[in-house]
Amino acid sequence: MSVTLDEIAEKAGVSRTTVARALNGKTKQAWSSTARRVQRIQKLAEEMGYRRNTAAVATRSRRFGQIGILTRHEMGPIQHNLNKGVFEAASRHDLNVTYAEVEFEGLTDPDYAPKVLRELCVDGLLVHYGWDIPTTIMDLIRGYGIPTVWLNTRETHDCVYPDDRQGSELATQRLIELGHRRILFAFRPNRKRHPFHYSTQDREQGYVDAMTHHGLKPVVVQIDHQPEDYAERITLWRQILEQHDKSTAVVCQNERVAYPLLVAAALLGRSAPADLSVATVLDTGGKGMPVSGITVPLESVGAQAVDMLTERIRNADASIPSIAVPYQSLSRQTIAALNT
Amino acid sequence: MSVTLDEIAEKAGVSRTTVARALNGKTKQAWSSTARRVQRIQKLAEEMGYRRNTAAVATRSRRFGQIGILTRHEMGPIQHNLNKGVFEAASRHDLNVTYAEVEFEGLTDPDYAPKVLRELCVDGLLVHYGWDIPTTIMDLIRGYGIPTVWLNTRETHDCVYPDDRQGSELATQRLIELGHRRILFAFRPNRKRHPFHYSTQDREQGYVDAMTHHGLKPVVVQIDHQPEDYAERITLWRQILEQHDKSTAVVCQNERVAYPLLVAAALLGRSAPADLSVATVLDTGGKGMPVSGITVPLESVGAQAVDMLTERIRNADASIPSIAVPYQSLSRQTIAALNT
DNA sequence: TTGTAGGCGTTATCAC
DNA sequence: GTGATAACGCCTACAA
Repeated sequence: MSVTLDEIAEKAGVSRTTVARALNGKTKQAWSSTARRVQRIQKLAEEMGYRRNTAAVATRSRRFGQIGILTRHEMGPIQHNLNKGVFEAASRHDLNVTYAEVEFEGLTDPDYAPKVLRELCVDGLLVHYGWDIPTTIMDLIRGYGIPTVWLNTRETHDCVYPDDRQGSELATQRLIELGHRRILFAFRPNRKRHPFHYSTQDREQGYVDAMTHHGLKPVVVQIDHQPEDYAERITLWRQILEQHDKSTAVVCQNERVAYPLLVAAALLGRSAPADLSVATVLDTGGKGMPVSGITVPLESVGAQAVDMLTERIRNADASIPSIAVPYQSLSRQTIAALNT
Repeated sequence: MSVTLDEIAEKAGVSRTTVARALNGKTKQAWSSTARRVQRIQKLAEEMGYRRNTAAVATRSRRFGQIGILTRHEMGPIQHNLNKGVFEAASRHDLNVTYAEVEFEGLTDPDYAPKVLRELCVDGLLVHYGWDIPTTIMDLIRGYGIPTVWLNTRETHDCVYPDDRQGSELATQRLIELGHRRILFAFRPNRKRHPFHYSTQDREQGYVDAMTHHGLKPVVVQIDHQPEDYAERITLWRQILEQHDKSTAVVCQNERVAYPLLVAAALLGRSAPADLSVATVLDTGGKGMPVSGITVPLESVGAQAVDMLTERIRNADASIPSIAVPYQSLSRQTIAALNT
């Protein structure tokens, strides 16, 4: 069915060992006759459609050539942006990525534990459950003794996350440069979770830092309850904008805040960016509606996490200090210079 | 380092074979003494932290217990919704999922071919490159001889895709039931690709079918060029709405059409759903802004694809007729009964 | 440089 | 019901 080294060896009239060496480039090829033979074997292998059996390699080498990503469905859009970096880095290290979406309940119930944890099949694990992963779950995962790197989680070691404070500061600074002085910060804390996601606090902090640094007064608008109903949500933002009608710009926590805000502004006759500049942190890369935003550097987070993980795999029990990845650029769609 | 059957066997004072049988539940346990021994072994294995080595299992059984997903980054949001079904089904079949994001260029260049293709490591492959995957690429992938199921692709066999015509028909029907008569269909073909995605044609067709079935005149609004600039895009939709100011409802191709439309309507003083009903097919599940939509049944597509794949793996060379998965429900956010 | 032999951890086979 | 033994495909000492 599938071609093995033995089959190639037989056809080439050499031993299995020679074939293996030729295919793995472990022949020095000092003589030209050897070089030619190596070439012939490689060509033969390709013609026969040979493909290395990773399972056999793994039993022998005690390395699976696989890393796992453990995440939950909710992380989806963020995970998607992480993926690009993860796969780029993984293919650089010649690693396969085993991807598992498992909710918390699935982790705690031993019968539903994912295969990546239950069985020996990956060299290391990228865990992406966000900031609010319970300690019990972290310990549970640690208990499996697999080298692990945590994404979007903040501990002193083995974590990689975006530098949210700096990102929000950058966005605010850009608006100030454009001449804006009355700038709001709008956010909606996720009340379902215990304290806020640290990124919420950080984004607010970055805004406040930028404002106070320029001697401006920060004004933070917080929505305690964001209605699920479309019309209600728009109304709510409309009221807020009416309250703060002197403001010329808004920095939003994320695009879920920015979108209804843009509609509400339009209903008040304020069209972005001419009448109102709206900048936001783009959790999901802003694929939906074009808004001026500063994109969370998730691709870089993913790539650096894989690099960190390979490091941890190589050196099984040495923790690595966590990394805060800086934000880079701001796109221009819904912000403009203040027209005085 | 990791516990093996031999280590458990030694500690339990039995043979490796007995341990394997006990852990794999292959003992009939006719006698109570045997049952007790089995229990003791299972407990011992758990205490010692035993985890099956999947690589060893795979070399022996010639099954990797893995399926691969081959996709490209662009498919992200759709892939995300597929994932839920895929992982649910995969864990049901006790399969790991190896996930690879590879662009077309990576596939054609043999040096960059993904590990899932280059090496023997999966039992089957889910390929999700969408409708416009070139024949050369399909043949290239088929050339590897791995059992494959194609997602969101339309061939007579081995494909699973959503029934877009039926979905769009359902959404239109709902608006008609609510009393609407002048209903637009708005879409923006993706000019980058050669013909349209079949789903574009199908969604239009479903709308037309529903309208003509009720003796109504279908009006299709097509935007040839959707500007990247936010303000321009809004203006364009505003003009279209002004042209069709008698229309009371719009069916949109997807949310990328619906969002700017809602803003444009607001600028014209028409607030959804009171003054304009907007329904859309939700490619990405509508996580951004709440819009009335009918969600593409991607979760179901994913699950059925995995089921089909296991079937193909079991029966290596028997193609299976393709499946069109029906749409289900319509959420209510931006549609309302026509007020006469 | 090549080939032989042995082992990785598991499962299947077959005597006992 | 149990346990020795032989595979699975690959890699690596070590001897030739």
